[in-house]
Formats: sequence, structure tokens, C-alpha cells
Amino acid sequence: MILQIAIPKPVYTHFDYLPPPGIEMSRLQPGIRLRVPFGKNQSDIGILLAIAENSAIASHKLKFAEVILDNTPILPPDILQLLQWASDYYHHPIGEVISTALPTLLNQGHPAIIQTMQGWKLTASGQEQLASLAKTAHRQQAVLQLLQEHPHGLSHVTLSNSLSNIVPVLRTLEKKNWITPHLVEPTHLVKAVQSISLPLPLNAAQTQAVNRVCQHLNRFYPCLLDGVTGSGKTEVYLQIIQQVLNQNRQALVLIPEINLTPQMVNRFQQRFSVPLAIFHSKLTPHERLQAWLLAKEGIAPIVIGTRSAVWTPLARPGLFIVDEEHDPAYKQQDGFRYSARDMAVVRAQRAQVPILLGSATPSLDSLYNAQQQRYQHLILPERAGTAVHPRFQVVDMRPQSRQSLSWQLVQAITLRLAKQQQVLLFINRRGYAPTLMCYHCGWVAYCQHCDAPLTYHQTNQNLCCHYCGATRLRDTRCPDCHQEQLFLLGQGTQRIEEQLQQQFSQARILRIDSDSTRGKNAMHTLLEHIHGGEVDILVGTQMLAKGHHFPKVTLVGVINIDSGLYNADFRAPERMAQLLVQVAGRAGRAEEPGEVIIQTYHPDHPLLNCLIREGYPAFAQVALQERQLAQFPPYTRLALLRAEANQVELPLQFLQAAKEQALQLTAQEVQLWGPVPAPMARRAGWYRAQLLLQSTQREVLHRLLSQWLPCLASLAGRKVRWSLDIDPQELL
DNA sequence: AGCACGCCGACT
DNA sequence: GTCGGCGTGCTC
Repeated sequence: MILQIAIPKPVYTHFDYLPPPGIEMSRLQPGIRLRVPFGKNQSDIGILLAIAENSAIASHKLKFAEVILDNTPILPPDILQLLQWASDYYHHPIGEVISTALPTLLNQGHPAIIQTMQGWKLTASGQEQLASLAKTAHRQQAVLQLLQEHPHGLSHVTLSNSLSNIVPVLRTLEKKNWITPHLVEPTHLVKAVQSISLPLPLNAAQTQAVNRVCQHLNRFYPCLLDGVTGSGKTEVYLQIIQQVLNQNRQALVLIPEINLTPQMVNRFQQRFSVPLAIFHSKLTPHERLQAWLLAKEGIAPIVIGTRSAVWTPLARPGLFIVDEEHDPAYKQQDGFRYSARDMAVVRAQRAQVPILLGSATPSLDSLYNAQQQRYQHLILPERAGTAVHPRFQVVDMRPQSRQSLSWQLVQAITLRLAKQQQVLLFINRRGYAPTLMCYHCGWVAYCQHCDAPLTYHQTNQNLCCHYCGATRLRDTRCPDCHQEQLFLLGQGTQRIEEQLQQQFSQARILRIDSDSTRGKNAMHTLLEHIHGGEVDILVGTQMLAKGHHFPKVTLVGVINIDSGLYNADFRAPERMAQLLVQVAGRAGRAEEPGEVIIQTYHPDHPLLNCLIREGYPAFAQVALQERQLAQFPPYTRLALLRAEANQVELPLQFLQAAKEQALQLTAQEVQLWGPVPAPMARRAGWYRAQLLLQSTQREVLHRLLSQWLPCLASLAGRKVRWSLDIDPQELL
């Protein structure tokens, strides 16, 4: 009897072991963890994949597994099979695939046990006191209220999350014997809510979407839920989930960035009084494991999380939802480069349940699938009365190229300020100025480790590389010609902020970028200032466009859209369009139509004009036609082989050798493009290059990769680091 | 990945 | 004569 075990190592095979001596064979179920000896003096934790009759490894080389860590599989068969499928599809080692899918504590060998939590419960006298408690003791009353709503008690963590500085309140109540310490079962880890919100009435389109999905709850039913902001997508999710819960099944909801969408999570918590397993970035490893186990055991009927939550086991899967499915955050960009959105579709298919892909600006891939009838296309039009179509204005910057703020934009800002409305300005670069340049010899301050100019930060007079983080004090004279007339070229958030302050001295300006939101609650505090109307002009990077709503904003300015129009990446126009539509969604409400001003040096760009005149669906059609002409996805399949090394010539040499190898293996059906140096050839001291593989048939490409990959390791040697990216999102 | 083995230069 | 550099190979 041979145990096939996956071990988290960058090798493409499992490892064969003999069962631990004296063990009961019935305990050897695929999906359990075992500790196994590995190499000379090491020991590792692996997952049992399967049990085989014999092994290709010589029997004298086989070792005994040391010990079984689980009585029942931590990975149920469906997830184990999905992970093996993913390992195959992405050509990534199974052991590493499994370890990215598991909570870290399980990788480290922690027991997979659901633990009860320290908490509190109302006493009989507390119950009696509830009515008579002085109206002034708000905080005490709030705690009692919460505990009354949860007769099984609430954990300390839950309570302190719902009320700040709660310890003294709890102590007081305990002294009065109104509450008592109580071990809370995980079933009652419900987030404390004051009120449960009721389902909202649906319009015709929403009703149709809900009905169509609910009529197909017992089969694979992939849907593209195509609805603009304010069309009530979330309500559709909620009502379908309700049906799934009625069937006693679970729903898994993926969202791109959990910290940007607290509203979404709140709506789930207020609608359903069931345990929610929420994977957010502030969970401790222990909490993360608990949430994972609650999902696995079926105790949490609803699971919400980002990318990696797609691997969460579910006892009774009933529905998958991928919100904002176009968001690039669903693609992991290092290590095991999977797409959580695509994996969710695969998972729904295997589980034979519906999947909803929701977006106001669907990816071209999903729109194509809808056109091919592979997905149901459920379109939610805007609600009557809330329809706000912001006016778009394209400003030709060529006649005023010395300015960063066109007169049109300045005029529009002036007007909005006079009406006491908020203005939102987007600029795609943080810092003060992207370049420090010498007037006399043309010298530019470059990063020592990257092929990128340094960005000047005014606050500390630093030059900072936005790619590797290297920072140094700015030069006061040119290091080449020693002249002192160095000038700052280009615009960053800080410099725009400064210019606006000069131009609109009475306006209150707030800058939002990764520099100004560095602190723990910085973003939250800034948002409160904005919503409180304490800000007139918001200046920020694209991080402003995601998730947040600014009801008081009526003018949005895009300082320079051109990097989205002209970019080596074939997906750049799609991203630009999605950003513009999102940005436009920030401007204006029913009573005050919004305005979007887009500054560009290419005012005649056809895709840009198509988007602003005819809207996203028309843009998507044209963009899809361009993809077809250029033979890009979704019309073809891509794989990208990246390589990096700390010597210039090595990556290209390796990729060239790899290409020749591939040419010997393949017929005509796979095109090879390159190798080329990566657009930023040197980054953080590493030289980078890439080789693109393209085919109209996925199977052909896949077959080539399977044969090719084993050769690559020896071609690369030790000095070249390489990785394979299946369905790459960024070609940069 | 991690750790061994192995084969060449400057030290007691 | 040895300590240690990192180039190469293997791990069931």
C-alpha cells in the first residue's frame, strides 16, 4: 500500500510513502494531513492525495510516513479534486497549490478543531433589569439589548467589535450580576446586529433575474449579472441567497477587496441572522482557521471573502457569487497565479450549482461567454428615477500643454465650489512629480535598481522609486554637469494638490493616495471628513474609484487618461473604460447631474469616443472586434513565460533556449512571440524578460506546456528565476 | 525550496 | 593540509 502525498515544494510530482507502522488503514482517507520525513533530516506536513497499489519509486527508497494529523480529511474530495485540476490547468506544483488554498495554521500542522469562544450571556436578573435600566446608561443598555437578541450569548470579540471600549461596561454589568461569562459555541458567532433589514421590493428586471436563477438552483447555471451602479445587484444576490438558505445550502460570495466594501458586508449581516464566515485581512490566523472550519462544517451558511476564499470547503454548496467580476484583483499575481473568478466557475460547474458573475462593467471575457450562450446574460437596467447620466467632456490638452489643469476644468471646479458641491480629481501617479530633470544636460534622476525615473515627494524632499521603494534625498545640483537648475517634470497627487491650493486658496483640499492613507484607520477617517462635507476638492489615485460612494461629488476630473489609451498591454483600453465608468458613477445624484471632464492629448481616440458617446456595451463590442482582429483573448488562449535574473543577458538567453525547445515540440498551432525584455526591463535590481505563447486551441497549448515544462528547469539553471502565467492578466 | 555533496582558493 | 565559497543534484 503506497500513500501518494503532496508536499509544499516546487516540484511537479507527489511523493510516495509507506503508511505509518501500526496504523489502522481506515484512517488513511485522501485529504488528511500526515507528517512525513523529507530529505536528509527534515520533516514536512503533506496531504494524502490517493492510495496506490504500487510505486514507480524503488521500494528501498520508500520511507514510512511518521504520523497522521487528522482523523477526518481537512480537504473534502471535491476541493481536493478541484485543487488537482487547478494544479494541472495552471501547471503549478500540487503541493504549493494545496498550501495556498489552506489557512496557514493548517499548513503548520495546527489541529483542525472548532473552538468555543470566551463570551457573555444575560442572566435572569439582567433579563428583568432590561426594561427598568436608566435611559441615560446608553452603553450598558446597548450591551444588554444585544445579549437579549442572542440568547446563546455573544463572544467577547463580537461584542467589542460592535461597541468600542466595552471592557468597563462589561465589568460593571458583571458586578451587578446582570451578565455572566459564558462559552459561546461557534454556531452563535453571529455578528451582533441591532436590526434585521427586510428584503426590498424588486423591479421587473430584478424579479426576472432572481426567478431565473432560483428556477435552476440544482444545476450548473452560470449568469453574467450585468447591472450599473444603483441597479440593485446586491439585492438580487441577497434574495437568491435567501432561497439557497431555504434549501439548507451554503453560498460563497467573492469580492475583490474586502476592506473597500464594508457596506456590502454590512448588508449581508443585516439581512441574515445566520453565522457568516467573513475572511477579511484583519483576522488573526486563528480566527481565519475558525471561519474556514465553520464554512467547511456547514455551520456558516454564508461565506464572504476575497480571492483565496474560492478554495474554502463547503459542506453543502448551493451558490457561488463573484461580485465585480472584472476586477483584476481576482488574479493572483505571484506564486500560484490562479484566477479566483475562473476557479469559481469551474467549482460551480463541478458542484452543479448556479454562479453569478456581477459587474457594471463586465470583462470582455465574460461578455464573450454571454454572447456565446455559455453564460446567461441578465441585464439590470437603472432604476427609474435614479437614472443619472453624467455628462462627459473630453478636453484636448494639446493647445494648453504647459498646464496640468485645463481652463475648462478650472472653470468647472470654480462653478462647483460656488455651489458648495464636491469635486473629485483623479491622477494616476502619487507623489509630487514623477521626474527630476536638469535643464542643461537633460539628466534625469533614475532609480539605481530599476529602469524607472524616481518620483519626487515634497513632504520630505525625497526621491522615491515607486517600484522597489528605494528612497534618497533629492539632488540639489545635476550630478553630470553640476548646474543647479534642476526642475520637476510632470504631475503627481501632491503637486496637483499644491497647485489647487494656490488656485483655489479658499477651498478645502484632501489628498487620498497610498501615502496619505498609510495609517490603520486613516482611510476611514478621511472618508468621514468627506461624507461630513468638510472637504471641497478630493485629489487621489485610482484607489478612490473602487467601492466608495461620494454622494456630494458632482464633478469628476481625470487629469490624464492617456496612459490607459496607449499602453503595451492589450487590456489597457478595457481597464480604462471600466475605470471611467466607475468614476462616472461617483458623480452626481438624481437632483444634481454629474459631469466628468477627461483631459487627453488624444481627443480623437476612437475607443474613448465610442465609450463616452455610446456607453460601455457599445465600447465592449468594438473592443471585442479589435481583440478578434489582433487574435487576443477571449478569441485565443495565452500563456506567458516570465524570467528574471541579476545579470542582463540571462533571462533572454534562457527564454530563447526555451523557445527553441518549444519549436521542436510543437506543431503550427501555437505561436511564440518574443522573447522580449519586459517593459520595465530592470526592476529592483532584477533584469526581466518574457516569452508569450498563443493558441486558438487551449488543448494544444496545454499539451505543449505539459511536455515543455519539465525541460525548463534544467534550461534555466540556478541563476534564472522563472514562472509560467496561464491566462495572464498583465503582459507587463 | 532546502539541504547535501563536491571541487577550487586563502588561511593556521 | 583545512575552512568555506557557491555551482549542481535530489528529495518518495
